[in-house]
Amino acid sequence: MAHDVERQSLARYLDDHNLRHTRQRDAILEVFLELKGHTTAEELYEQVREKHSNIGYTTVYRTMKLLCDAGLAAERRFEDGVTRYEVQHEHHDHLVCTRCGKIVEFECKMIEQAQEEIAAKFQFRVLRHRHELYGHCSDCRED
Amino acid sequence: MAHDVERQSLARYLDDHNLRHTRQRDAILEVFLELKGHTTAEELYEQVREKHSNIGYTTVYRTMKLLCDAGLAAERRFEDGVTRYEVQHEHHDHLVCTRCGKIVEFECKMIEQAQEEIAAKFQFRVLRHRHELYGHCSDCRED
DNA sequence: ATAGATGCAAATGTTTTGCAGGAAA
DNA sequence: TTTCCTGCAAAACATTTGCATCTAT
Repeated sequence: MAHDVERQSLARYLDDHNLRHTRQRDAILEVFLELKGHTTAEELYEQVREKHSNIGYTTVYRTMKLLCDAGLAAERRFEDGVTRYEVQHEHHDHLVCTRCGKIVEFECKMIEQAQEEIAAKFQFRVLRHRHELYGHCSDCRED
Repeated sequence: MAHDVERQSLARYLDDHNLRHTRQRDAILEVFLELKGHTTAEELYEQVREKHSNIGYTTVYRTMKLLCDAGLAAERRFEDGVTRYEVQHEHHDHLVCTRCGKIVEFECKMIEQAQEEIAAKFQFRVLRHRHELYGHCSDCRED
C-alpha cells in the first residue's frame, strides 16, 4: 500500500503523544500525500470531502498543524496570502509563476553561503529564511 | 521645511492624476516620512491621530496605496502577516529579528547574480523576489 | 468510562468596500 | 457645482476558538 512510511510515521507520532488515530486524520494524510504539491487548506478540504462528505475545515487545519508538528508537512505562505502545505523534505526555496501558479523548488549552495556572510556582517544568528522568486514560467512568458 | 522633495513628488503625482490635495494626505505623508522605518498601518493611524484626531483607518490604507502608486512608499509583508510600508529606495532585502522586531536592510550582488542563474536554469522570467532572513539580532542573541 | 477529537457557528485580525455626507477644484 | 475624499459601519477573507457532541481507547 502506498504511503506506508508516512502512515507509520504518523502512527508513531500519535502514539508518542497520546493522540488518537482517527478516520479523519487518515483521510487527510492520504489526500495530502496524493496531491503532493503545495496544497492549500481549501484544496485539501475539497478533496477529502469527496470521500468523507462531512469533514470540516477545522479538522483540516488542525490535522495539517499536527502533520507539521510530526515533521511530515511544512507550512509555506507565498504572496497570495494563503497557507500552503508541502511534504517535508530537505531545505529548498521557490520559484512562483504569477500567471499559472506553478511552483518550482530550487536549492543554491552559493546563496546559502552568501546568507551566512550577511548574517555574520550584521551579527545576526539566522534561524530560518524565506526566499522566493516571482515571475513567469517558460509556458507563460511572452518574450 | 523637511521632506520638501517628497511633498513635491506627491503634489506632482496628485496633479498628474487629477487627484486632490487634502489635509489627511499631507498628514499621513508627514508621519510616514518621520517614522521612516517599516511602519504598519496601525502605527501610522496612531501617530496621525495625535494631530488629526478624527482620521480613519480607511484613509490611512487608501493613502498608503496612493503613496505606493506614486513611488514614494513600498509595501512589505513579513512573517507576522501585517503589511509594513517603507520609504521607497533602491533594491534591498531584509534581516528580521524575531525577538525585538528589528528590521535591517541588506543588499548582495552575489545573490542577485545567483538568482539570475536559477531563473535561467528553470527558464523563468523573474519579475521580483522576496528574500528574508529571520533570527536574532546582536542585542537579542544569547550564544 | 474518559480523555481526546470533531464539526458547527462564532470570533479573530487585517484589509477592503459601500455609501452618505463633506470638502477641494 | 461637480468630482473626488472621507469616515463610519459592514463585508471580506483565511484561520482559529468555544463548545456541545461524539468516539477511540
